[in-house]
Amino acid sequence: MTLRPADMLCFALYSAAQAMQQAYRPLLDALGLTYPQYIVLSALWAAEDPPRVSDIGREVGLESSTLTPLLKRLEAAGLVARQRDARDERQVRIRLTEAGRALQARAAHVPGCIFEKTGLDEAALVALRDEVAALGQRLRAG
Amino acid sequence: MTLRPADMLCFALYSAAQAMQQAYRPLLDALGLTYPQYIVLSALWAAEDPPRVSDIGREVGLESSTLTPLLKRLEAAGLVARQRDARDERQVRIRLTEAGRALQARAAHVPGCIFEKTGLDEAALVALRDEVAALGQRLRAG
DNA sequence: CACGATTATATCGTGCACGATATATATGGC
DNA sequence: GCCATATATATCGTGCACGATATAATCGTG
Repeated sequence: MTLRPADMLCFALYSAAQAMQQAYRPLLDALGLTYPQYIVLSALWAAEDPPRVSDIGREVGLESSTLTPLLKRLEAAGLVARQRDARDERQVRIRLTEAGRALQARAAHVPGCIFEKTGLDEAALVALRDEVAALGQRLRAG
Repeated sequence: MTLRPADMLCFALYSAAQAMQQAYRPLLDALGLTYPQYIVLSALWAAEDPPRVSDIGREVGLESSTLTPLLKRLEAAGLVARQRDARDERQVRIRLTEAGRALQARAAHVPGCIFEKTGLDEAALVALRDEVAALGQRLRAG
């Protein structure tokens, strides 16, 4: 069996995920962020204590080989500080700097702007989000 | 407003799209293909006449700056031939080679394997695909 | 307490993906 | 026919994203 891209669920996801990143681009450009950087910062803004690289990786589904360079760029931008845990020198704790915290306020309008662009109402968005997330779970499990 | 990644529709899409590529990986590794290469080949397998780079780009949503190197890799693998259109030397026609056509048969089991991994029945898959595709359309439009 | 196994992060190589730009060809108005 | 403009593809630089591997620290078992 052979399908056209437009008939495939995988392609719908792939294409919609790219379109979503394009929708974010003008908003994030203004903040000097890429989309993956914004996702990592969102995890940090919500975190209680400074998480380890692996904690962030688990939450956002990225490997250290992706996260380490990304976090170094956030550090170079002055948004986070990376420091080895004194108790276990293998681990690196990621802390927001003042500038990193301040950026949360400057990004506060972003979710609303994106919500608008989806053209969905809140119930439909939540339903779709949960269906898509459940699919992701099943794919990662199986 | 600030949300955790897990609460965001965008993150569900981003994460599910990555999970989908991971689900494809073992199947495509056996064929020596990446996921974007598989999508481009799927478009070529279904095409009537040799499409131009821009035709493929429109169908799969990629720029020439992404497609040109990808097509060169497919050419290096012996799966496609790239040749300038005699009528308009600006355009490049992409034709499947024998090996490229033969690969279609060797990839015929892939959609079924992926369908299994989704854990969805066909009606649910089609419904989700169409919802996600419609969202992608709205995001690209607005 | 010594040493092999495990864990955490980092590095490397390949391949997307895009925006900006370059190059080459074609088109249209004069 | 000539030149400005438009179009098609290609190139370049940056930043993901992963698998494989390296490095360094800790743990467990004897």
